Amino acid sequence: MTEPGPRWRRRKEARPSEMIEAAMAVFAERGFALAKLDDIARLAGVAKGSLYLYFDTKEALFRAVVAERVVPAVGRVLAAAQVQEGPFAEVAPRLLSGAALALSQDRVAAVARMVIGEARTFPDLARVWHDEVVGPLLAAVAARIAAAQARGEVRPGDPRIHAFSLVGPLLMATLYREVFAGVADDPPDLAQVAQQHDRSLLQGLILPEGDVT
Amino acid sequence: MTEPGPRWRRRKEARPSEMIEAAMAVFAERGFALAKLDDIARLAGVAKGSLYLYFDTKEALFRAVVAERVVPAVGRVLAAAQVQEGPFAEVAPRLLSGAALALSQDRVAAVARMVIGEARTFPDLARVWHDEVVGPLLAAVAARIAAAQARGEVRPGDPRIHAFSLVGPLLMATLYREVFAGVADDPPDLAQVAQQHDRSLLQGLILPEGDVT
DNA sequence: GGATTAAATGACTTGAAAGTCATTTAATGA
DNA sequence: TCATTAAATGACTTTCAAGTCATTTAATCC
Repeated sequence: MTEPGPRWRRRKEARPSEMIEAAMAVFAERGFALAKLDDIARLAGVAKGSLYLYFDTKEALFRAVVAERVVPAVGRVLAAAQVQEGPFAEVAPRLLSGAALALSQDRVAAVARMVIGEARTFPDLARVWHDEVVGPLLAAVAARIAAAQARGEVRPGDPRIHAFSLVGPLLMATLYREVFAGVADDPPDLAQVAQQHDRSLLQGLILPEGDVT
Repeated sequence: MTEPGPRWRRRKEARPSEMIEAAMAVFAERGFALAKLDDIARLAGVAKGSLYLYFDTKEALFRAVVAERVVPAVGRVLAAAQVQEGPFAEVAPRLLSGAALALSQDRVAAVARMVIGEARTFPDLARVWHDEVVGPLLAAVAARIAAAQARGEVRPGDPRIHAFSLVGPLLMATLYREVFAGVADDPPDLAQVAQQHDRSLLQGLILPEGDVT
């Protein structure tokens, strides 16, 4: 019944990251357009007005989410990919299972779904996502593929399209899980998709006549 | 300056499909949440109130778009896929290039992007899309793959995951084009992705030692 | 041609959420 | 301890779009 402490505290340093955390959760759940700042504020434990002390607009808040949470997460995957050495047949599965893991964690998949949905209405968003996330990732994968081609390990062809061949199915499975959560009864397991696709793509889906591998 | 004809005409039969056409354009452009019924009405050449003579809510209008425009388009691809006979190595490329064509046409890709973005906030939407579009498509492709496996043409493994392997890269390329239109300078060509991926997946990305194919 | 029907209109109501700001109050420091 | 600063509040204003409905008028039918 009594109020033991002060009604609120001044925490200039801690607020922004708490707000970003809350915003990420609400954006991921509802999408940008339908996310309510009141909900974000409540989740962050502040009043709506306080959000405006740190972020000018709803869009600025979203940009902060991408910059502070998504870009670093992608950066970690990227860094891991850069380090990968050895023959492509060994690098590819590690890349794929690493990506599968990254997509399972955090809310990266949910934010990705959101960006896909709202990129057209918020072009700035699309640019950030392209420049900071998708572009570097694709470039890194394509570079590995090109190197493997130069060594004669990988079939000729546009390395960027080969990169699509490699990661496309994983993206599809991720989006399937995101979009049809609660609708489809049998969501694909990302790790299983990564593993089976790796084998299919690298070795070929078609079996040589009479082969029983 | 003068008004030659009547201010409007009664066209009970023609209105719904015109409204659906306009709605598809606006939804594809702006996404569901940000699409304005005023804009849809203007594009359809009617007043906003007239929309409500034929559709109860904005969501009902979207459902009509899916039912009248998207499902038939998908149905045509499906029908083509059902007919496909012969060895899998011949069926697959036709399936892929057919899908590439379908995804290029109309605004199917834009609507797909929209559904991905807003499925979580409009669960009914996700269910329709799953039951009417993605489910049947995946099932048809998986069935062909399973048949090929039974004939010993295709590597063992979950046929649904093989279906992801087959069409995932095409979906990725499509979404890339949709999301980064106007941002990326080098959108992937769907037909090229379909062709190169088909060859890579079926024959294998890794070259046998000393092979120069 | 006049009466009747219902397609179509568009001004209006309603509700919701982004953004504002005068006020409150926790923290600081002289 | 008390004056000062600025973090935080939350009621308020503003804006915008979905949905309504009394009115208008094109079409139909006797």
